[in-house]
Amino acid sequence: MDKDIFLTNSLSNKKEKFVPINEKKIGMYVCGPTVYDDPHIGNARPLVVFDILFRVLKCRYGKTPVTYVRNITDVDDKIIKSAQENNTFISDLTRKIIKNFSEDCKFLNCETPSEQPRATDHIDLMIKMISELIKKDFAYENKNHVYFQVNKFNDYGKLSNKKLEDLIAGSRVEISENKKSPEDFVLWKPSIKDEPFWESPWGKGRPGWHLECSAMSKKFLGKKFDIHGGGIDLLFPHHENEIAQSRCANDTEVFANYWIHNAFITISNEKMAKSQGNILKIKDFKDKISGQVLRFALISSHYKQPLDWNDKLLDDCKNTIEKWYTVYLSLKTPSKIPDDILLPLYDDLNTPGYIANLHKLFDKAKNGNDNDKKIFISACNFIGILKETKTEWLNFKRKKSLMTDGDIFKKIELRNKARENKDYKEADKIRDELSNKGVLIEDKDGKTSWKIK
RNA sequence: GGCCACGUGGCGGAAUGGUUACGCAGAGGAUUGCAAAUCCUUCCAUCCCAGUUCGAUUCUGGGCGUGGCCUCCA
Repeated sequence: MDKDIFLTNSLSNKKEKFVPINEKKIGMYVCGPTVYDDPHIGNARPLVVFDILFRVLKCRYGKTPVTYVRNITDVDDKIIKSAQENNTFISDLTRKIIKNFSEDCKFLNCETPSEQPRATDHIDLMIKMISELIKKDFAYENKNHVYFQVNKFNDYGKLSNKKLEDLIAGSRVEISENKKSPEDFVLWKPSIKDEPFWESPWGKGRPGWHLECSAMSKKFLGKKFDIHGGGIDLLFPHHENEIAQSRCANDTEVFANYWIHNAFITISNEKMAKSQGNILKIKDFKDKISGQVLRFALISSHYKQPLDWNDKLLDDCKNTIEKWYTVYLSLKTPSKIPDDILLPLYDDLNTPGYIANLHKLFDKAKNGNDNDKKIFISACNFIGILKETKTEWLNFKRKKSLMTDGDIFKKIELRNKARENKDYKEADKIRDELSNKGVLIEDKDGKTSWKIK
């Protein structure tokens, strides 16, 4: 569909029409994981949200022009700390978490980004960028540290709508004797003891947190690109600092044109945080629930709204998908999704609006012909739902059952004999028994069928 | 303290200057030995106050409330 796409841009805090720099070369950079711990459902939200934006962009501009870069930050204080706590080598930790991360992405039906660069593969580019910043007098060295001097960059605070005075007045910024000013942030710092290090003009050390995104976005997307995304918490200071570094190093007026931020997930209305002890990891769901249910739950509210995670949400999502599978048929080629159905996604990724349209398509498919069904399935597939076959879906549920098919069959036979003898008490007893084991009985048109709850 | 977002029926959740989606739950009915499933029908909402307007839930201002960011965080 070639209608306009609209996105809420954090730079203006308004919904804007998306106008790419070059329609034939669209660039999107999304902040990926810092690999110090297994991904949780909070991490899953941007994964799914930007996966859908990736699909929408490809739908509008074609597959080849869209480049989606999602970095992996594999050098960071949190990683060092986590490795120490777990008594493991940093490389073993990051390797393991990266593997888990990529499995979780698959579980959530996310498409693979065009590029997934790692910070540790790009230290040379970061060093180059720091040198550039020092040369241009935006950064200074002091005692093997290099800092970005924030007050040299006039547009600092524009993205997060913060005034420099307020930041300093709040004085919650890290004070350090090495800094000229408390709001300055570190570009390079020395490594002590057995911390990982790289050789640099400022001694053995490692890069500051924000630098990898500046260096790697430049490598893969250029000095200027279209979309930069991530969780709302990254707005400040991470993205603000990225803008400062990149624009000063690259002599540009623009870093990314559109900044997209997704809101947080809460657990039963409480913030999900380690201190609350309510972190839900993605892998904890794997045995219980299909990835597409998780995915569906994650897009059940608009990405700018906080999303509350609870059992009812998952139940509702599971039941909806269960219902939708009743009209499932496998597709050789996807059908064209009608423009008016697709429209909500073009309007700032309105996934709940799109889901409402799916319900309407379902109603049509239910009473309609194969073509209606194909359109419905295609529309589901577009957002990564109903990708697994009906058999796969049923098998997943089957695995959770405590009974074998033979056992169930025998019980049903017994029950039907009891029903023939009008011994309904016995029949109902057997039905309850099965129900307690997760097997649901349905008598329809004189036949008895069963399914896993 | 500074900045920002949000407040829609029992719940979740869109949209909109005039008739307020969609899902779940509820009610009634069909069906059933009873259920389940399915189908049909149906009830229920825009935080408060003022302003603009022929008309506001939607725009503006004020109030109240909730949440977020300002420090690691998706």
